[in-house]
Amino acid sequence: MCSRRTPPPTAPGRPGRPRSAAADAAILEATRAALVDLGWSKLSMSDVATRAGVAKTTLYRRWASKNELVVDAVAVLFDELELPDRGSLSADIEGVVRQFAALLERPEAKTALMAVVAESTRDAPLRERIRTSIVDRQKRLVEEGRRRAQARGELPATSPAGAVGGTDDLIFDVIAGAVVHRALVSGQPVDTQWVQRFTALLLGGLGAAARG
Amino acid sequence: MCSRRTPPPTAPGRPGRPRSAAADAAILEATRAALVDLGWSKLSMSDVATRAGVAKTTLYRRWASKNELVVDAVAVLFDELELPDRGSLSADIEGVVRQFAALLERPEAKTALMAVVAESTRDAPLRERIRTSIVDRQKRLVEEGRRRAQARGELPATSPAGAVGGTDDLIFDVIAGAVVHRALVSGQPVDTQWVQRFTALLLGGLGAAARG
Amino acid sequence: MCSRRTPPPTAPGRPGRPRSAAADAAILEATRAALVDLGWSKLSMSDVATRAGVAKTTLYRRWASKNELVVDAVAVLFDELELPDRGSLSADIEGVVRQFAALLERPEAKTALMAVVAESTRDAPLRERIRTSIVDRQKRLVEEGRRRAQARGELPATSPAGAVGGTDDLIFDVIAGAVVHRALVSGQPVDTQWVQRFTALLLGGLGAAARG
Amino acid sequence: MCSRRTPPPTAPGRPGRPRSAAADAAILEATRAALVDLGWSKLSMSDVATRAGVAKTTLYRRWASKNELVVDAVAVLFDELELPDRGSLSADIEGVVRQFAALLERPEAKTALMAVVAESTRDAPLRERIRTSIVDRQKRLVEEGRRRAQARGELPATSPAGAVGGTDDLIFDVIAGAVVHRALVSGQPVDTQWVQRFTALLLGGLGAAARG
DNA sequence: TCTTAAGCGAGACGGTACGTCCAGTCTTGGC
DNA sequence: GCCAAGACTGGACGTACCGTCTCGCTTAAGA
Repeated sequence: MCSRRTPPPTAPGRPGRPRSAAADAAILEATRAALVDLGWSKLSMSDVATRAGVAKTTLYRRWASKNELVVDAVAVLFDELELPDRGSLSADIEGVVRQFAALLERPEAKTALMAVVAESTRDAPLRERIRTSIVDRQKRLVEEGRRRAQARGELPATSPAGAVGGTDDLIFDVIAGAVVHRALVSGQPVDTQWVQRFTALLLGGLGAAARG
Repeated sequence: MCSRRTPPPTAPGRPGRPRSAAADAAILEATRAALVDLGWSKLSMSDVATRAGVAKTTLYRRWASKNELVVDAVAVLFDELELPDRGSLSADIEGVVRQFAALLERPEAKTALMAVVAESTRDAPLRERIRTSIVDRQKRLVEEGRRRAQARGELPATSPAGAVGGTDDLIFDVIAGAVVHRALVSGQPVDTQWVQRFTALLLGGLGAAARG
Repeated sequence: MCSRRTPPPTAPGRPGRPRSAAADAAILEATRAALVDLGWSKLSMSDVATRAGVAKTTLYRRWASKNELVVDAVAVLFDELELPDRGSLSADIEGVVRQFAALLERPEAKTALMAVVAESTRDAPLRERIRTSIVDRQKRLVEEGRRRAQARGELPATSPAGAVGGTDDLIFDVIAGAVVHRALVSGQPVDTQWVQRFTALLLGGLGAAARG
Repeated sequence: MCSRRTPPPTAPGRPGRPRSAAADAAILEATRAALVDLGWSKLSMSDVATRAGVAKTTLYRRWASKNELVVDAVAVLFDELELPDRGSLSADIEGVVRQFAALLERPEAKTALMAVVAESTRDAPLRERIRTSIVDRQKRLVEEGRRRAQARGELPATSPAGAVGGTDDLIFDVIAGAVVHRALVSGQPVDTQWVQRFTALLLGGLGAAARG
């Protein structure tokens, strides 16, 4: 993960004082704390530095901008998502939707996710970093769910669908997009009823696709 | 629409010089132009004022903040969405998805939409204004499409579904969310293939729901 | 005196909010206080702004740099020098030397004078400003002393000596230079004995010149 | 000359790697070069270190601060002043004035001299070092000139004048002060005419003193 | 026609954060 | 123990906007 500003910062035999590993952790933690307290738009690099007990220069030595820092700080939150086998495709979908909704209720996640996506509309490297650090890493959940459903016989084993533009990507956008839109744009709760109706809709679509 | 800072700005019998109506249009147009040129985060009130040939005071007399101004400036773009009768539910869905995707390719729309949504996560009045001025106004498209499909017999006439928590809202979140996620988060093109596969999935889901 | 950064700042009919006159006085006073407390090299614009109860922008709107500000702040000190008629050329010289020495003992004057002269060695506009605001204004003292001595018959009335390169300039450099060098470079006190011996030397030179 | 930070740096029997003598010369030379290029206020320790091909650590191991380093770097320039016997007191004075003026035209000398004197107004050890390394060493020129003039009979042999507060010191302050003030404060050229008139004035004063 | 009250432009104001630069210190590994 | 390299804390820099304010001028409706 080349998430740092400078080229591989910790080559072993490099001369000079090595970068403090503790600083990295402190900075990312401070960033999340600042996101909770202030939100993205009032988060300042100076404040993060102060919270982390670190000089501003140390921040700028490692991250080129607030956006890159925030992406790194929240990426780890998304990695906490998991997909335990709940016994059926339906339960698996409900489970992941609920987990994702719970994540989007965390203030550091919701303010940061939308903000960096907004910034990324004018910043290709940032877009790339978001995809690499956050988005693509969650596709594993869809892939895993599909594989399990195929093993259970809930979905046909044909069409691996993992190829570029495959069904996995479509399902991913539908699930993630619907939850994000419900929670952040429509501003409505992702409650049990909604989850069940969304799951039913999606299962219906998948079933129709399998038959058609 | 109480989109202004001060209460009814042009009450007829009010004393003093009335507000310039031309200024309003110039400011909103200048805001869109600035969004195109600079994106949301580098847009400044001073810059908008200069572009509009207006003093900063005039901006702040009418909008309380950059966010409110931007919401008003882009809301009109979303009102351009239409749903001509394309003859089938499938074609109607494809049509609206394409229109929405085209809108999200306009730089002023994509940078602004995500940014104000991000800000709204910590600002309830802004959230309310986004819902009022942008989001809820587009639900008419879903409603219209459903009505037409019911008239055509493609969907059962039962369940008006317009009630709070009705199917309309779910469909709206799924369509809008999937398109936004595909275009802005995944950063992939909303091309013909994707639109067709998404439409098929959604139709399948709706059909299953109608049967179940 | 165009001692400000921007062109004549207080033209009467100019549009916009006029500059605060009180701010000017507060800033110059704060600058002198900071010079006393911190000396030139540790004086910071931020600190001056804070002391003056003024924003940093207000400083930079009026002075282009720390050096220009300091010149203006100390110039007024030099204007306090006076040359009361002490009855003889000798007494007048002794008087002005003592006054000048007393001025150079004030911490804000001594740290600032040498520092801005040092800076001016690489900054022609600053050099010009120092000459205009400080140096040339004190030549009046030499001129006045000479005129009085001529009136008393202590010096010949011939040779007005005020022309460029005239004797006045030479005398000025000798007096000011000797006192500055004694006080700041040699770091020795300008005490009574030194003043008397310096005055005797200078009077002797002037007398010889008058005769020769 | 205890111009180093640490006590006698090259005690013979000391353990460990001895300090590089070449580094000293390179640093002082780099300092002078930086003074020429940047002036005192923009000279940075990092820059000097880079120019000298040396690490910053090495600088700080030898000099406690930028000011001390600069004093050492320019002190050697002043040692180049000489007083060849030009046959008369008048010619000797003119000679030394011209030499000193030429020195003050060198950019590294003029920017550094005034700057360190300015700093020394708030830093007694620095003041002491300037006196030791620069000022007092030049008094030899006055002393030598006086001795020669006495030998020639141009000045009376009485009054050794070398004692503290003696005439030598006064003459030194008058000569050095007048030239510095003319060149750096008044910002006027120390040209032939000025030198001759200054010399005449000073000779007149010395003659009167000798007679009185 | 003359108030009168608000709108309007311009731009100064007190603030806050920016991203950079340098000071001076500390921590490596190699000599 | 010296040295080069470079990361570290800390603090000032000068700039850019923020949102507010204070001017003098303009514009209409009502007296």
